[in-house]
Amino acid sequence: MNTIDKIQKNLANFSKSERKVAEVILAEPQIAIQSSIATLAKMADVSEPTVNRFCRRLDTKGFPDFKLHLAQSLANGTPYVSRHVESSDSPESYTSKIFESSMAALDSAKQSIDAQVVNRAVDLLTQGKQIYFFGLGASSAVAHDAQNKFFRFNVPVMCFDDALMMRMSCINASEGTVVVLISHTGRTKTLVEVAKLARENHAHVIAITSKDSPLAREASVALTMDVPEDTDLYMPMASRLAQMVAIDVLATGFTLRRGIRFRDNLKRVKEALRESRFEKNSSL
Amino acid sequence: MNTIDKIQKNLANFSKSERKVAEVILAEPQIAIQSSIATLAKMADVSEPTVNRFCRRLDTKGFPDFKLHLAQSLANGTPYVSRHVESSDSPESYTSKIFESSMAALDSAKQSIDAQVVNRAVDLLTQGKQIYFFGLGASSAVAHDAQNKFFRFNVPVMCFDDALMMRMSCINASEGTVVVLISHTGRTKTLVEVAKLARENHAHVIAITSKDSPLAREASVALTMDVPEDTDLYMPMASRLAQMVAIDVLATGFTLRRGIRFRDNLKRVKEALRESRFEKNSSL
DNA sequence: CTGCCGATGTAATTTAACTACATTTAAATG
DNA sequence: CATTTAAATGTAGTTAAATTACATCGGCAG
Repeated sequence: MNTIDKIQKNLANFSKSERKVAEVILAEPQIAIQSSIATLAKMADVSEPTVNRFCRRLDTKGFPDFKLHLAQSLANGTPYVSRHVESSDSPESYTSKIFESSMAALDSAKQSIDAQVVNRAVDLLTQGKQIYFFGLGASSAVAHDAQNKFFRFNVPVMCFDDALMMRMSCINASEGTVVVLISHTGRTKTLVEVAKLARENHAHVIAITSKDSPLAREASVALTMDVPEDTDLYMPMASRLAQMVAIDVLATGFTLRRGIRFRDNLKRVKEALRESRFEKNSSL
Repeated sequence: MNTIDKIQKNLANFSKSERKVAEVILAEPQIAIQSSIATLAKMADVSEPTVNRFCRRLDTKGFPDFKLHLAQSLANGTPYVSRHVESSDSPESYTSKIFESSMAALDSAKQSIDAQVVNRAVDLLTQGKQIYFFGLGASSAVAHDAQNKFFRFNVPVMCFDDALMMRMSCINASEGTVVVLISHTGRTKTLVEVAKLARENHAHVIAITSKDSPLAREASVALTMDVPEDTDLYMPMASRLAQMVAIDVLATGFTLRRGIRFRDNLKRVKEALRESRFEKNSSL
């Protein structure tokens, strides 16, 4: 856990003098890591051992070790930050911002995804005789992508971005059917109804959505991720990216589970694509 | 500049003993930051002052200061590294790896994208009377996504993932037409031919692809990105993610260029979506 | 072969960090 | 309200780490 956050969180638990130390550090962490224990003690108006005790309280070996942790947390705190695009931004500027925000979003998704849930979703997928991917609006592209990906595994897979087709597929569903529903908010009425319908017909339902949403509650397995909301008008919809990566994760789990024979299959697909391409060294 | 990179880059300039130090640090930086100068000297089989001199050569005040820099660079130097999935990986493990590889790919794309080219692409898009997004295979999902995004701007936009439809659109193209072709390799024969056809019919062609590809050469504006190749079977196709973010960048540039009136339009679209959703506080 | 310069090591010095103990402060109980 | 006790803080001494100054080694030019 990030050291700065840790200090902030424990502020209440510290003693009076320790809090003085904490405040000095929080106010100017960059100065703090460059100071000796004596300097810092003077700044906080406490004795040197107090500073030392403060460090140990934060599970470090001592002052130098604490400085190391602090330094890391200063650097590590915000590798990629989500920054809003301003109307005055130059192309360089908004390009960077959007890439960085996207990476920040993926990082946040990574932090919040539950590998155990991934595992259960993979369980269902490998056992499925028929896989459907459903997504509406922005998530429909993700569903298409998923279809493309799983199609290479030589699995009966389809995707729909049409509510009627979704319902029809669900009505014909059976126990071997796995339905993957993709929705960032998890509040799209149509999709929630489809989830219900699918379960009524004994299909397994995997939801790729956000935590505590109606859709998550309706699913057999809810693969949830926290992705910063797109409050800003200019902001890209980072959720699609996270969803796509989640699909990649499921696909990978799927391949791993299926073992070697399926990997050969993948190779064949890749090779089949080759002849539709210009060679790397071709003149054109 | 990142300390680890700095060491690596200066390896040649170091003296024999200093290089020993450098190698020990590069081999196990995590150990290095936890060691004292004496320990590190012993590990590198050199004397303590040599280590100290090594530190100063890298523009630090001394050993402790160097450790701080190193710690920071460990934290933010290579935040996300692309690592291959092993068949023995646990769900936790492959989930992390895939997210991290995706982020690393986006980072690499970010480094290599040319903002000036982005700007020219935005020029073309804003002037276009009709925008087409074309993508085949894995890129077709990206094209769909782009359509969805630009549709919100109330611009005549269409996407196709069918070669025949692409050709038909190109034949009817005129000067006001902007064709955006999406292909990671830029070697798909069909797409390159479509690019040619589009230009013959005076359409503007934007390619989102990789550098020095046939498709890049055929386009009016080639928005190229370096994305690590998917050599590994298990690896996700990171290129799609980069392409999507590139679309986000173009969309953002588009909105910024169009100014305030168009932003109002965006708001209206967002609001229109609202009523198809369950409220956040709804009971279900 | 010899003298010089850069590179490296040794030993001494300085500085920083830590420990043990003393003192203060605050809290609780009779 | 006084007294006891424990927790918190500070002081001084100790230890360990880092740095400096100086000595020595080794390679290269003259």
